[in-house]
Amino acid sequence: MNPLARKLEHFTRLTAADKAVLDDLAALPHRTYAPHTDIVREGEPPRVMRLILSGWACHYKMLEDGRRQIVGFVLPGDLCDLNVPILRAMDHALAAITAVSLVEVSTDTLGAMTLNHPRLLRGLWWETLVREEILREWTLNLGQRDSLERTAHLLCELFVRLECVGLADGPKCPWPLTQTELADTLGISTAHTNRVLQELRTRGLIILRNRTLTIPDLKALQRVALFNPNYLHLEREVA
Amino acid sequence: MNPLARKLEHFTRLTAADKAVLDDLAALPHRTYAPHTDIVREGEPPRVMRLILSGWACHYKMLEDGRRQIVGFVLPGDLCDLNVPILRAMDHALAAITAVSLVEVSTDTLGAMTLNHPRLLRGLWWETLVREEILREWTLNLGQRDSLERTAHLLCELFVRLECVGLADGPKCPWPLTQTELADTLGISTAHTNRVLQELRTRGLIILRNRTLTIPDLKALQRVALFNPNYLHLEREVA
DNA sequence: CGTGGAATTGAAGCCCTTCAATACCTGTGG
DNA sequence: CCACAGGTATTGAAGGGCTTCAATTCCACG
Repeated sequence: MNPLARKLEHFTRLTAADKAVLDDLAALPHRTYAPHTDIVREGEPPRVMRLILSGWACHYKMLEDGRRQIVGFVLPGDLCDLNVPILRAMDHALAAITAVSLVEVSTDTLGAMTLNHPRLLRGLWWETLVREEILREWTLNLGQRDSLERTAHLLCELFVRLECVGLADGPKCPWPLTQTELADTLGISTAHTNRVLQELRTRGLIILRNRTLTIPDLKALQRVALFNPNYLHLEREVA
Repeated sequence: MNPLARKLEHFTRLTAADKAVLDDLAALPHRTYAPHTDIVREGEPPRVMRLILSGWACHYKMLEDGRRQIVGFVLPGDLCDLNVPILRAMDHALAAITAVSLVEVSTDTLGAMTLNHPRLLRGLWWETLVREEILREWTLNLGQRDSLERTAHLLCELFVRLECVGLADGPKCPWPLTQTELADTLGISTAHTNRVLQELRTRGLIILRNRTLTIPDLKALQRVALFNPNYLHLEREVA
């Protein structure tokens, strides 16, 4: 199933017509990107929005001296930069982590598609609000949690988000991130990232091998991370 | 002038009718809050959006063990939580820093007010996008900048934002934040916050006294902070 | 089987924390 | 008008979490 439809179902019940619209969206011409290539660069004028169909991407920002911070992960079913064409220039870049397949959507197209589908429109708002809330949680993560908690928290978040779009397999999920990418997300050095992962392994909280993450006891990992899934607003499921 | 109108003018030119609508908005019944009190608590169902008319407020999140992170400052002219009533529960709190005066706006009211004012609607989208971008910049700030750069960056951001709504007076602006609040924003201890401020003072980059911040040479402070104002998207002014 | 990126590890050191003590400041009541 | 009180700011000393840098091992892939 269309990963966006799957995700929105966590928030609201979609009609068959709603789903048909989302399928039309996913049927637009696909674009593909090789791993570790830029999809959009900082400073470019934003032309379109993008719906990720498969693969992992990330938003990142850089300082003049080369320091890099990943400011968000974009997974299948995620819609990047809703309404961002309002702005003159992108102030963050979008890069493929794995091979990525996506469709480009113009503001007009999306407007026409949601015109008679208020539930979809609300769903897109929900998506935007959740993305913003994830950023707030990341701020909390970087500002207050130590490196072990912080790393555990990121693992929890990505696992739950993958589960939402059907990309987890029991306690397992794909894990394409290198330790360098992880370090650029967590605001710590690669050396320390490595040591933190060792610690999580030693404690039996994760198994990370062959680009696959296994979390034997999600609750335990969440406890270490002080992870509370409320900020992802999956209420319909929880309720 | 209405601080929201003043801010939106940085993005687009408003018609007299647009401004009249914003004045109607600001003429709704005011609510006031004492300094250091909560306006909304985490977990509450969000009822309304809020437009700040005067005073400073902040969004914050807490960990179970009491660690607190401020995740955003809300200044006069800022509209909090656009469309957030879509969600079931607030996942961050809103607190007054100084005495705050605001108006509450329901989704319906705002919808009716912007119905025949597409430019206003675009303006509100712009506001939302800028707020999200500020969060990304904070993520970069916490993840990559050291404590001196980070502190300098926050001072630059708040000064520029205050200037946008006419609350700066030449190189001066009000500065109601305690060092504890600054520390909770910057993710460093209060002791270190104090030392960093001393360092900025010693270097002649700031004068901070009597709850007033003076930045004798904004360009110099921006250089220390690696501050690039692009993320605030004040293009119309810059162009 | 060789090659280059990715992961791992060690040692030395610094940035920032912690904790505690002291000074300052602002408003309030005597 | 002063003294007191409580929050806020400042400072010192000791220590720890994380960085830096370099060396080494691992591993996927051509």
